[in-house]
Amino acid sequence: MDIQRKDVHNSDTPLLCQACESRHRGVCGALTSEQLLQLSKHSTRRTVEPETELVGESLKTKTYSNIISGVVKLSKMMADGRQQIVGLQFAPDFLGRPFRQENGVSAQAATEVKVCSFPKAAIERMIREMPELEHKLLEQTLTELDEARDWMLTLGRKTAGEKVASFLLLIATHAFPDNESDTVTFDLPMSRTDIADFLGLTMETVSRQLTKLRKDDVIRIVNNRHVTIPDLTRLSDRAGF
Amino acid sequence: MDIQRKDVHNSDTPLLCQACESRHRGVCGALTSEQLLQLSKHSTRRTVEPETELVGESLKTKTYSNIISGVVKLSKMMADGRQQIVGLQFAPDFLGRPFRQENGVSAQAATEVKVCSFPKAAIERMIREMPELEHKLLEQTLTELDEARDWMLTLGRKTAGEKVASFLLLIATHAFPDNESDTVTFDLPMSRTDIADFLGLTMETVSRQLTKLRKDDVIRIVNNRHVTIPDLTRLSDRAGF
DNA sequence: TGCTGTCCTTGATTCCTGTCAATTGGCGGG
DNA sequence: CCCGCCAATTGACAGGAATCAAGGACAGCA
Repeated sequence: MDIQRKDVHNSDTPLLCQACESRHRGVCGALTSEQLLQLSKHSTRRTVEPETELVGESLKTKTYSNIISGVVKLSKMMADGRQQIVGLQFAPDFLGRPFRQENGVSAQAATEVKVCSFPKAAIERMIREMPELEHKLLEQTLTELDEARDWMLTLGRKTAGEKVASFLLLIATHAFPDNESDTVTFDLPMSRTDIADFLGLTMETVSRQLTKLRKDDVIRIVNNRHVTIPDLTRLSDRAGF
Repeated sequence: MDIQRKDVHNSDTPLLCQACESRHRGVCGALTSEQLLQLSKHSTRRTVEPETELVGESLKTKTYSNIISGVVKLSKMMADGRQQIVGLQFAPDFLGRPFRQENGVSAQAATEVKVCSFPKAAIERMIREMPELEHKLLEQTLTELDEARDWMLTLGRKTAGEKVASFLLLIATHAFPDNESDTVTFDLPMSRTDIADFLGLTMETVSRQLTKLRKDDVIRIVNNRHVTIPDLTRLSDRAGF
């Protein structure tokens, strides 16, 4: 995937980026030291608390960001308050909707999140100059589209039990993309209410389905958040695959 | 719709493309006469019947296509036969998943469809050579992602009545993107079963909701397919906006 | 004209999930 | 240590959509 770069110790690489966990991941992987330097002059790094609004639904956000760590939820809301989470983003995803001011989606930190933000103008100029950068963006966007369509099947056709199992499976695979064994342990990145909003269910139904999975020993939960999956295959069966 | 162009009589423009309704729309709009000529040597145009499979779910399709006219449905199916339509595509959309063999989505003609197909290799080479082409693709992909997320809200949070109204609104706006008046008339591009698969409902529920909308005079239907919407605003209200 | 098949509508009933409400459990503050 | 707060669980009940079943509408065709 990522090609090994010689410039890790290159003194041209900005200090900020030298120490960055995402230096060679995500869109930054497409940039040379020189370009990074240019971009880093205007970039700011910060850590935000859960529930922090990173991109407003209608307010014009003037920056794009890279997610360094943590989970970000993308959500939509109806006039009467009904809410739907339409996507989760993990490091090193790129955050923001290029070429458009509004997209009707708001982004909030689900967990504690580290981001590196750039002014829109700077990125958009670099996109025009760097086909490689645009290619990376296209790749990410296509992946997000694939994931969105997978989730549409879950939302439209799966039962509550299958939905909850699908969610756990999604987190398990994204938290440990290249897990060898069948057993996985992780912390849920969000509350029951958030999970419900992601699955198109109510909090109560999510809770009941988690209890059912727990009683059937498909999962184990301690402290409401810490989940262990002893056998991914059995969970996968419950998800409708 | 189509702007008059000076190069219609350009002898460099391939004959096939000169007569093409999409010459200046979709991805072809990014190409020069010369590039069109190169591409057209390997392109084939055809008209297919409803239900024709254009892209198989797992079978490796070796071509990309442009939709010249008609409606294409993208769908996913579960092992037990449950089906979900995850997107509709209209002219002049680009059809196919770049940079990947399988994407788990199959594409079938919903109506009679005219397509212009190219070998994958040809397109992928041109993408590498033409940043402008990749930009067009990124724009379309971003739009599809926006639409997919809009639909996730519909699937996850709307009632059956709101879903059916949302569907009618979607077709109305895509059939006549720049309609001035409030009244619209069109033919539904698909059967009740397909609509149900798009909305995550059963055929029966779709039928009942259409009847309800008809009784409330929000819509009129003749011959099961021909729909008139006297007042788009009232339909919009029923869709949950 | 009647037959047959397909698509759609309508009706009766079931059941899954939502709604409303009470209880539990963890955690921090006074 | 008790209290209050919040998130999650659990229970009772209601309602909306699915399911099962029957009945129309219409086209193609002999």
